[in-house]
Amino acid sequence: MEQHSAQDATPIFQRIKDYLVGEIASGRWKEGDLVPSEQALVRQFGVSRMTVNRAVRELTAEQVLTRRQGAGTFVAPQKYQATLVEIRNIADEVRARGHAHTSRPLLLEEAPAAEALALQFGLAPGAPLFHSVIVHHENGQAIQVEDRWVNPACAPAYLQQDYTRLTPNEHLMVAAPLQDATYSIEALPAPREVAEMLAIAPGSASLVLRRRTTSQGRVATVATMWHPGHLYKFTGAL
Amino acid sequence: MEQHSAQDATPIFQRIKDYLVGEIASGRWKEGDLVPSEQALVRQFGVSRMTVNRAVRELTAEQVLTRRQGAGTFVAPQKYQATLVEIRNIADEVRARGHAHTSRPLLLEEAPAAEALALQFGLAPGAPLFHSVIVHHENGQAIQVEDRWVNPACAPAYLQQDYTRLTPNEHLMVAAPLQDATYSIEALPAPREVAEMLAIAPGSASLVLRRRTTSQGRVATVATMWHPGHLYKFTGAL
DNA sequence: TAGTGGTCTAGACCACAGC
DNA sequence: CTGTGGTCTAGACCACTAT
Repeated sequence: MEQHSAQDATPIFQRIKDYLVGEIASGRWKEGDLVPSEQALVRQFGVSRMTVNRAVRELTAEQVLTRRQGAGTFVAPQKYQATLVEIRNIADEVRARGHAHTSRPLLLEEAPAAEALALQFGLAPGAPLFHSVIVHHENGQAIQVEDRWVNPACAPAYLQQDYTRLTPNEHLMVAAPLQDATYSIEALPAPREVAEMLAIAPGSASLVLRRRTTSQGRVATVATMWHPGHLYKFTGAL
Repeated sequence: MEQHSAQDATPIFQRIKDYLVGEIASGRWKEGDLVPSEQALVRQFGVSRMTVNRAVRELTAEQVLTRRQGAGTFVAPQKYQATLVEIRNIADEVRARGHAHTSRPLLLEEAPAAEALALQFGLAPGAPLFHSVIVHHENGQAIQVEDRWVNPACAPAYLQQDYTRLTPNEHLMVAAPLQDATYSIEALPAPREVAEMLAIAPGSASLVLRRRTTSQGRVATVATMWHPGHLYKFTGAL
């Protein structure tokens, strides 16, 4: 059987994808419209069904199309205008800006879980937790207070790390591989203690990121990160 | 040729994916390790190469593996602990909470672009732009001031919409399909005008989302959204 | 040169939806 | 029932990498 002419390098399945996306982008096919069946595309492009199938399957994975067995393939409903903000390890973030990152661990202890915290971890009140408070600096300027509680069962060596050299995040990524996480971002007046650590005025607007991650079915860590509102922002692109 | 026994519904390619992911999750295969070749997996599972190829290709698309033609397949470098925060149309957000969303358009005008704004749009200073200021309420409580500038070329009918009935977001999704977007999230003291619209104290912490979206290669809209810090937060899960 | 991944074919059997 | 998508086979040719 003849191979497709080799001089134009674009694979056939990619050309079919391009064709389908083009029909949608141009507006000729609208949301919910029925897309030609695999058999129809096989005839249209003169290729095997496996090739067409790959094109359509990948576009389905990419949420461009939806498929219903027995019914057909349809243009997927328009994605809502979503925005994805990435929140990364702060040391990477700072270094990516070409700046110097330094950490100043202020507290590293084992402490019993207060009631609210125990609830978050799904542990009994008073259960032992690891607790750290670390201030992160960018070019010497304090940009984050990281107040973190850790489940000892997930990271037994948490207290033995040198947090001037690596971030809790980096240790936990190895010790307790991320399973899933929930977050919130708020704007709150800086409490006095936090304001002192960030060298800002108490009560001034601060950007607060809370993050709770689970690993192997257990809550691994609950962290609250405070940033000076006038110096820090989360950015992202889609 | 014998089909695989039909009673366990899991497709073969999925079982191969599960196997590969399991080896990595268990730590038996580490970041950068060489993964068995397609031929080896073909022998190990007693299936055809296309089936193995699909499993490995999909895991590559999912960034679990990386492949180098001629060299082999490897365990992908660990993903950094990223967090994705979704930012949605505020009306959908409020309704998803089962609450009532209402909009109060305070301003709807055509106005010349100031210098900074013109720069953002890539237009000449003084070029005409559409401008709207809308306050969004959740159960009657003001939760967002949306200050938006729109490129008339992208949404010529922008000023004719009824923004008590739909959000600018909803109109723009149809008029100027989202191409890409950049964002930032900040914590800032509320300026006096904004504070009045949100019925909060001037200077109190507010959560500010800025969003700039492009459509068909042009900057379509630049929006700044102010939220009362004590009433609003962005949340997400990964 | 041998082994790897990248792609493609021309069939096949099956489950499911709609008529 | 027909047509749809979901999966799988047993080959094939090619480009690339490592030795």
